[in-house]
Amino acid sequence: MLTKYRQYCKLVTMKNIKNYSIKAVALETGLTMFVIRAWEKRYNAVVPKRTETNRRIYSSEDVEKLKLLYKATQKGRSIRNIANLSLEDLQEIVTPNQEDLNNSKEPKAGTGTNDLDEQLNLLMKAIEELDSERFEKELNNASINFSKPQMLELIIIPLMKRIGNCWADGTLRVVHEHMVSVIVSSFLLNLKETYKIPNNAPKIIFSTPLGQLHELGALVAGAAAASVGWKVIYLGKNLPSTELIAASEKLNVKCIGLSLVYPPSDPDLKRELSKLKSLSSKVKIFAGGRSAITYSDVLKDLNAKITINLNDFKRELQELTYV
Amino acid sequence: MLTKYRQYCKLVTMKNIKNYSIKAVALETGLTMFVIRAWEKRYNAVVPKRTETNRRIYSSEDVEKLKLLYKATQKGRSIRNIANLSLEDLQEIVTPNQEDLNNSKEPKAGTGTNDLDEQLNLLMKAIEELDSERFEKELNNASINFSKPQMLELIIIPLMKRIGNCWADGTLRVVHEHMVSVIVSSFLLNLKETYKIPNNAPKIIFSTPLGQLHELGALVAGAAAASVGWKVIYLGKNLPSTELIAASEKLNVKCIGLSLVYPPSDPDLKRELSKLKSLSSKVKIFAGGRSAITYSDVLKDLNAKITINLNDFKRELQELTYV
DNA sequence: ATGCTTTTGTCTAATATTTGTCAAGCTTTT
DNA sequence: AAAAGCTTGACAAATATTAGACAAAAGCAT
Repeated sequence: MLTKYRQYCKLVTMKNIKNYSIKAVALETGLTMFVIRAWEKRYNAVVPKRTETNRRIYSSEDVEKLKLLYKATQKGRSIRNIANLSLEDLQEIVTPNQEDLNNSKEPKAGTGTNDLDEQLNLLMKAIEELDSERFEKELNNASINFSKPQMLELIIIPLMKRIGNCWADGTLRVVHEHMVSVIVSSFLLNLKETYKIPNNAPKIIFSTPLGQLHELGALVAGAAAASVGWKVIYLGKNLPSTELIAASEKLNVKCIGLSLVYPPSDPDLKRELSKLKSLSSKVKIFAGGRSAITYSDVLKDLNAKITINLNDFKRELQELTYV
Repeated sequence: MLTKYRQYCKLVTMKNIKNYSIKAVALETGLTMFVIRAWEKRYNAVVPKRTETNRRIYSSEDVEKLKLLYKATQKGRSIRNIANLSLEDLQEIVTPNQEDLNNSKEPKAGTGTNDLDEQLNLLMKAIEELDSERFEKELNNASINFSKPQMLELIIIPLMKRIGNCWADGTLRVVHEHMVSVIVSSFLLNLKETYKIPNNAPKIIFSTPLGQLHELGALVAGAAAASVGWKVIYLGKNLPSTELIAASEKLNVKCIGLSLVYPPSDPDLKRELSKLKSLSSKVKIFAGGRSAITYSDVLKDLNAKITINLNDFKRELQELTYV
């Protein structure tokens, strides 16, 4: 029993991080530096950390994965299809294991399908089954087939629409949205990071006001803002107006983006929103989300702009950039 | 008087063969004195003691480390990346050894407490200034220097304690916690992913109940659970009990982890918690967080376990793994 | 099979960082 | 006074970074 536990631990325990440079990785794995970089650029096969000066730093796990990928490609697999399999899956490809045969019939994530609808269906299915692991995998998978702006346009936004609908008709519950929210927010945060934002870029805060518990809209808008070169500060959902005001003053932001989804026409929320009047008039407020319209009276008072369409929003931000 | 002290030093030097001058080290290791000094200046690779008059005094351990560093660089590793590794790690780079089981080392002495405090101060400062970009950067930076378990133990948890205190005494506001929450959750999610969790691992859900808006505790506990081999499903904060029940049934989880921070002794929350009675008795509930104690009556009803200490929690999970 | 497209490894150019080396000017040791 | 050590700052060679180009190989539809 104890031994079993120890073995189990061994499996789980992480190796020490040993900070390989790309050269060291090349020597260790036998791959050329070109290939390592190409695999990263094209398929995110292994995405190492970076130093402050942008040098790649690989962990021993990264090295392990690259070794396995190399072996797998030498076995005839094409890198595109195996680039984001897990270590276990790769291990199994490289040293096929009898007892896992029944396993391989499971719906494997990472089977690259080009069909967009299919991709979305897979994602929705993972959500319905609350399978966060698979959801994440599928999301990653999608992100190698699509460029970043495409990911937003073709995957994330349609997905959110579907979720919104399912939520309205009761197919999905609050848990589902929570699960998606956690993962997508992490995903979008990573996405955001990959844009190179100049230091003097204008800043915009995204959040949802007190009582608004749906943050996906704000996250997507944040990613969109980052894609047109704004410095995005995302402050989560359910943020009191007083806090929002404090933050916008502290950070000296140019804009605030609010997502209003549910409930519509809530008097409490109206009161909460009207508190934003004490914001400096220099700060432009954008409101989006499917219920934004129902607050148009308060929003008009705040001189806020209601923007439902993401492309319109991007355009407006671009116009504001140099004002 | 000074002369006398110098004589004393000389005596010690002569007696103790463990003390090397830089020249001796150069001869012994094969490195030039320039390189030895450069490594010290640039990366603190080996920081020797000094005499009263500022001469370097190396110990045999220092010499050992320099030898290892030299060999490692000749193997293609770049000094920048390995300068701060421990002797053990270096040994392993130089003579790769399959059996590195003694890996789960306690916090290494290699990084002085000063260093750590400094790191934490930087992070706290970024938080105070709401500088999410810098906060993220510093976090990443830290994760290069520390292994993943160390990151939890030495950075994230101490950081959370500090934040908790600052929050209590009013130094930090809600926005600050929101900002940290968004970034740390993404970070911990990534961390979680890097553990190799076997497919048949027991599952545990983490969340905070309705009305509980502080999720950092749940996130950290989730990362801890992943580190001992559990499959973690993180469902965000503020989740109604009915949802929690639905999810735990759907996913067939073994445990649920709840974080209770603020407010303490809330009657609404007590009512909410007591709804969990309808959970299958097979599902074990863990409760943590600084207010967990104030709900002990309801929790006892649920047969829940209150765990404040993270290591205790890990241990309990480990015991449950094979039950 | 034949032609077309995609995938994949390789490589170049322009730019930036890392790293070993050393000189200058000062202090300590011999 | 000569020799050796110290710090600071500089320099060039080695290494990395990105973007984009190219051709061989593989896959696919006729």
